[in-house]
Amino acid sequence: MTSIKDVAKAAGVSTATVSRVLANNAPIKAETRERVLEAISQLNYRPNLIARSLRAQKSAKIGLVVSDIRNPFFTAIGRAVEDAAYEQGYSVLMCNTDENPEKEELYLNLMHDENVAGVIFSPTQQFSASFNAYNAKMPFVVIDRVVNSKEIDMVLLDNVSAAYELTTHLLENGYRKLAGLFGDASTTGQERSRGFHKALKDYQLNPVAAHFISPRIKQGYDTTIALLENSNRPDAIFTSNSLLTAGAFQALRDKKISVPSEVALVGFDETTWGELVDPPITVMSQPTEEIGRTATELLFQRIQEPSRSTKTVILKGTLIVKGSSGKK
Amino acid sequence: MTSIKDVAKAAGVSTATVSRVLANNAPIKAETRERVLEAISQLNYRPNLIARSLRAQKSAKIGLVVSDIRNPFFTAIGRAVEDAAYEQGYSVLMCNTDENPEKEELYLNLMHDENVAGVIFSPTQQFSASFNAYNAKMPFVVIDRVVNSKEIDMVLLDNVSAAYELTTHLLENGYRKLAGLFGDASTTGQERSRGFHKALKDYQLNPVAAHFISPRIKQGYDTTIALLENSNRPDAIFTSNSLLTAGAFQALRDKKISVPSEVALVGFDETTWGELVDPPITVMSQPTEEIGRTATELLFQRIQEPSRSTKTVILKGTLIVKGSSGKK
DNA sequence: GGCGAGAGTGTAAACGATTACATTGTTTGT
DNA sequence: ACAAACAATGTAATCGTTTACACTCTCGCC
Repeated sequence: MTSIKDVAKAAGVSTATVSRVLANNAPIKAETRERVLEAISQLNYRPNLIARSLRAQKSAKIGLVVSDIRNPFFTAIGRAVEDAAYEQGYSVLMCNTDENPEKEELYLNLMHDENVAGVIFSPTQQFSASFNAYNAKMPFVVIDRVVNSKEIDMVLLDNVSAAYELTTHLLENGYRKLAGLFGDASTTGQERSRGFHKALKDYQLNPVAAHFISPRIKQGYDTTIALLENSNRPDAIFTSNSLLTAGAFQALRDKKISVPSEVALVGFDETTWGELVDPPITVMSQPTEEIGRTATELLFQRIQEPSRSTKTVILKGTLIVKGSSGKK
Repeated sequence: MTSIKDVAKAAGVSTATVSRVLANNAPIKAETRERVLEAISQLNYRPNLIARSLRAQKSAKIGLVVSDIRNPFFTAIGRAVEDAAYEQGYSVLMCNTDENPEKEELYLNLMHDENVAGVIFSPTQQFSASFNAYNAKMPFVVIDRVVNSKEIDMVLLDNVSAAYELTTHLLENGYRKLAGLFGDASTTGQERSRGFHKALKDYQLNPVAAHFISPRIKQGYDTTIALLENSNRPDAIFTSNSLLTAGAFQALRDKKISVPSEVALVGFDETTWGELVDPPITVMSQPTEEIGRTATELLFQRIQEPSRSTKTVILKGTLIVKGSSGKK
């Protein structure tokens, strides 16, 4: 492996000079710089990031710890974060916790050990407790989910309003017997349920049902089947994330329920499949690109100025109306 | 930051002893070990991985460089790799190249600079040329796509057979006017096209069409629209990856073509949406879990024994018959 | 002509671990 | 009883950088 010593020798200077040429942060005679750069390209030298990171006690990496890499929402976020980080010369380490607090702890420790400059993170609900310990160790930005602390930067969707708007859309289109399926793994589900109930109250209605369940296709399916077999069957189903939407849709199909004439269906997040099925699904779309980019920018701000006062950015979703919620 | 020195001081031993307790690779008096472990947990000490990596000239990280993190096939692979690596105490750095040779080079360099133990990698077609340079620098395992070299471990699908089987399925069900859409970004598309043509030849048929296009939904859509408007319209469409399948499906719907009675559709890879649409899509499913796991195992073998002769593992796909290819 | 400022460079000490080598006891075999 | 082997530990070099400090010139200025 060619090191800075080899370059120094080849250029006839000290390693300090080579380092200074690389960092470009000190006066160097033009001719010396030439020689060093020449040696560098001659030897095909690449600085060792490990050594640099050890010495500088920091690195140009940020961590992205999400709850499920297979969830399209998070891969979209990942892409946005990566692009934004890349522009600043940072690389991204991506990990997923699978909504598992143990893995969460493991990966946050790993991030710390890897000396990352900061972490973008979507915490499980259990996390709030152990949070402060980590927050002290490195810059953090939390996305998608609320952490019960004022001491932290967050990028969130205005979930209550988004759910309110989505629910109101159903009500305006004439649906009256609404059922809600909400994920129980995150704070997101709770907030969306609040918006759901608020909209119903404005219409002086009660929900037919509201269930907090594990955010998996299977749970969405099972719960929907039960709803449909119930004597008081809903005429519209509200789901708080795309996996539940998928499960509900599958159940409606298996039960041969016509959508939306018998039962309408709405959910969150744009997905590939949402507009391919029949009818396409009405969704509240989250601005994934903006969420990822904003989180990255906040993180960089905090890295540069650790004592800056914390900020919470709340973004709006966009209602995308399709066939699954057509006028009754 | 608490370092090994603090632990040594607290336990009244030298740093060497602490290190030996940690590595567990030398005889230590039980009582001393106790004291050291006590000090470690007292101080909440965690070894600095950066320093360890610098000294040892290696690390417990592997890189996973894929062409699109948003492609469900690759996220599934990612998950499998992560699980397998975790079992060995390794962590995974995931990056995506977006089929872009520049990004590919960037990330491979990054992996090298990060001192990863090895890389699992799905190369673009342009990559073969510059390949040997990288192969020399660190252990490699190539997945999904062929690299023109005997000097490398690979985990591949038996693409020709898989495509042959999928095509034969269409032919057995009575379809005769087949069109094929193949991705042009990887070797995979080419191999699948070979299987497609081979099956047709066995039936003494010619394809109605065979297009190599960019593996994006939009291209799949546009090309399918053109096929459907052509005077010699196919009665079945074969797609070589799930993005093209999605595009083709969308086109069939927009053109209000009944599937499969007017035109059948088959593709590769199981996806969430493939079984939610109407009709569900017949696919050749790839064993993603097995691909990821095998690649990881091969990588570890090579890390342990760099001079071992290279191996190519070829896995079989599974035909999953659904409604989109029903008997004519 | 002497002095301060700054340009330009080198020397060597970090960063936090691992490990070759040295050292000191304690067994063990003959 | 003595050499050899080994257990148990410490000392210090090392990995590849960055950077504080020191040094030497060369100016410009009084």
